[in-house]
Amino acid sequence: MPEWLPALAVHKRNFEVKKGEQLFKEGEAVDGIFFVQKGSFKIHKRWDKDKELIIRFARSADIIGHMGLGKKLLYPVSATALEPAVVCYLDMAFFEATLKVNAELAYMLIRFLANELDDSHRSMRDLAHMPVKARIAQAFISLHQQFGVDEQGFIDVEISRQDISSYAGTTYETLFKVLNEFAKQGVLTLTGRKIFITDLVKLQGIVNG
Amino acid sequence: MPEWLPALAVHKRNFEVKKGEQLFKEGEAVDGIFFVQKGSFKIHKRWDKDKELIIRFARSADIIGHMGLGKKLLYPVSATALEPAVVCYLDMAFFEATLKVNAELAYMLIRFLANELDDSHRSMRDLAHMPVKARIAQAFISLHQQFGVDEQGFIDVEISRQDISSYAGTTYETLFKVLNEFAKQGVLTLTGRKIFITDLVKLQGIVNG
DNA sequence: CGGATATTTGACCCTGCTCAACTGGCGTGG
DNA sequence: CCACGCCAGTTGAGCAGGGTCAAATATCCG
Repeated sequence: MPEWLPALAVHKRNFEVKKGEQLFKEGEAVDGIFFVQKGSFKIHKRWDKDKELIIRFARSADIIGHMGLGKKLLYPVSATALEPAVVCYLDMAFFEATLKVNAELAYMLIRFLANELDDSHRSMRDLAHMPVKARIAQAFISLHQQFGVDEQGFIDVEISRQDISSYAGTTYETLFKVLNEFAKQGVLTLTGRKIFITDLVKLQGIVNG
Repeated sequence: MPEWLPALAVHKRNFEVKKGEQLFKEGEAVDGIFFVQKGSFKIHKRWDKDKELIIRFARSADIIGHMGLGKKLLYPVSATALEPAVVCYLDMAFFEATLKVNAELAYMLIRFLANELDDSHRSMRDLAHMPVKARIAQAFISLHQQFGVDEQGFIDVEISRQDISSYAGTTYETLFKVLNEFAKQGVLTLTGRKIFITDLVKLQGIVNG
């Protein structure tokens, strides 16, 4: 939401976040809201010791920490940098005060939240009804849409297999087996942390069963 | 959100909805937003011919159709009355215009949407990681919280088993088997369309594994 | 009363998770 | 320089949760 920034420019405070660093952790007290200027984050929710679900990703111009606007005084999710990032921080009290006064800003936030909710509902349905292979295919399509590709055609994000599996709602091992299958079918290849989609149409076909 | 109504009272238009009737269907053009005055609804998303996921329920004072505020011009979900209901309808254009002007109203909607999003994220995680038995237990706890109980201690809603299973993200048949188990353990009984929770603590225990 | 539609149960089996073994670097120290 | 251990990545075997299908039973209605 880059268009929001001008209205808030006076009060913004930028700072850097190192790769792997957490902007905030699930369960921490809410104290502010963030806008990504540079880099990317995963927004995730813990299940047990070594299991989580990645809810979404955030990149330049995206907002992070809006969940702090709800009833809860604690963040219900964590935000972790996937790569070195720069964010702009706003004190929550100030942001809320601004919202109450600036209806145009509030209206933009409403549209943003409605879209987030829509995505979230779709994910719920997919987690309930889609087989794993289709969910994994969908995860790659989603990454492709969100991050686009670089000059060489790789999806423009570096992401671990662990994270991909958490995003698709499955295990590391299952991701592997499906990944080999995809490679063999000439649909996509994952070398290191770089994803190359060979056949987007076929990938889409896998999603649709 | 009953406190919203005064501000909008001039333009509201009430009407009745019969049991089983759909306020709107997934894929239909968005034309307005609704506030439940009486009765209850399920908000659901279709998967295939005979499979859906119930996203949430709505009852007195709840808002329905806010998803129409997003990018999309079509409702991404359906809303179906579980019992005879009365809703208040607002033309979407008017509602949006009001939002842009009335920051206090907009702020309340933001808080509402943030809470919805939080619930939705929690559901995503649960669908991904919870075993079915725990999800079903959670579904009953959730119904209990939302609808409360009547004088006789039954959860104050009439709901089909089909709908319960769609809410828990499982099948009709699996719901049955788990239900028998619950009854045998003296946790809850489901007679007809009436749910009676015998042991809420034990039910909570099942959720936590 | 008969057919249709909803419940209930049982048998089966497949997806995908768990666990553990195997591989291949890579750093460390002998 | 090689041997050893260690960790991440990779693969396979085994198994069980839970979905599918169909049969058996009950309920509803014309």
